[in-house]
Amino acid sequence: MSDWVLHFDLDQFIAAVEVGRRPELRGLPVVVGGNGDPTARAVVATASYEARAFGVHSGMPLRTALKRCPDAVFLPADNAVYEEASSRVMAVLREFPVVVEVIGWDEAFVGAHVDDPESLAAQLRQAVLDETGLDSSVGIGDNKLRAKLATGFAKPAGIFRLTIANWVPVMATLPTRALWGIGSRTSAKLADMGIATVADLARAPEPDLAARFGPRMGPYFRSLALGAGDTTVTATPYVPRSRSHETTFQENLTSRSDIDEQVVLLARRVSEEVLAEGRLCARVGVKVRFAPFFTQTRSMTLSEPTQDGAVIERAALAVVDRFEHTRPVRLLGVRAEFVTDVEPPEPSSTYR
DNA sequence: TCTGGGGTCCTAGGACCC
DNA sequence: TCTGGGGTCCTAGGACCC
Repeated sequence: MSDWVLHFDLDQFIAAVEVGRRPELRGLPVVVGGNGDPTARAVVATASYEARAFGVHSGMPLRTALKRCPDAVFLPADNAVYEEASSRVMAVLREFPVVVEVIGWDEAFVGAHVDDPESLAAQLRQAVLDETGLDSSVGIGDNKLRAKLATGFAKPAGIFRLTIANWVPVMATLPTRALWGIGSRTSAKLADMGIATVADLARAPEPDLAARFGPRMGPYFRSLALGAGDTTVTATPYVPRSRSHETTFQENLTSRSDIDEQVVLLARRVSEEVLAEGRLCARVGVKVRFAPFFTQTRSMTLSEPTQDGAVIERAALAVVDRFEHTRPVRLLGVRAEFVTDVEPPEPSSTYR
């Protein structure tokens, strides 16, 4: 028996949940996002495979999706329902003798010590399908990076194994963008350096990469091209570093009083969660997206960490005051950053 | 095309201190 | 006089992911 990392990923998760509760939608192009109004300022959360055939994909403005697929069924996002479905899926995975590390609503790493990872993958897929009606794909790897990338080759509704044994034949000729952690910006910068493929990046001199991308990111990008990755799968619950809320307004805000009012509402939502989670807020940040689409952030370290909503609210208002308000505002956000390191123990007495 | 919301981590410059 | 080096904290922005 050996150690394997599996990456379990639900297929078109949000659209599949919606079709699950409205069977009459099966086989139709379904687009979920915003409040369901395809003319609103919002983007696609998930499109069903039928809608994807029209060129609709996640992150696309709903108005664009409407143009590409006028006959699609547009549905509002219903996060509570997706969270519930996600919990059911993760519970099914945990019934197996494996370690489950949840990394999103619709995906998890599964650590397992088995002889036949394909057999385990098939059992996971079948169990989730039987108990939730949701289809999925599973990537099998010798680390998290390879398992995650393997899932891309497994979809839809399949299983694929990517390890050191087939890394080069599978990955070498693909663009660097195919790697998990290299997006469009980095791949463009790499292309400027004459690095187009995964193989190019694997043999790029590390000093050149470090000079261009920094002492950590440079070597990290090269390690991705070699297929190196973390092998630890942990069930330890994740401790959030921050909590935030933001809103894009359907009509831009122009008056300062409207802006302050909305900042207060966002700060209160954030404060309630800080309190509910029993965390201490050390820093408050505000994000402003000015028209047409220009984003700035400002933030402030508090004089001392707090759970006091009034303090967080006042800080957010003080921070929003530091922007140059010369343009209409299309988005506002408020973020609370938590105290990160472990609190030192309280001294039993104080000496001076 | 006219661009959500919720997160994480890294980088770089300046302040400040010794 | 016009010049050091290291360390840490704060802040803003960039990039990425789901």
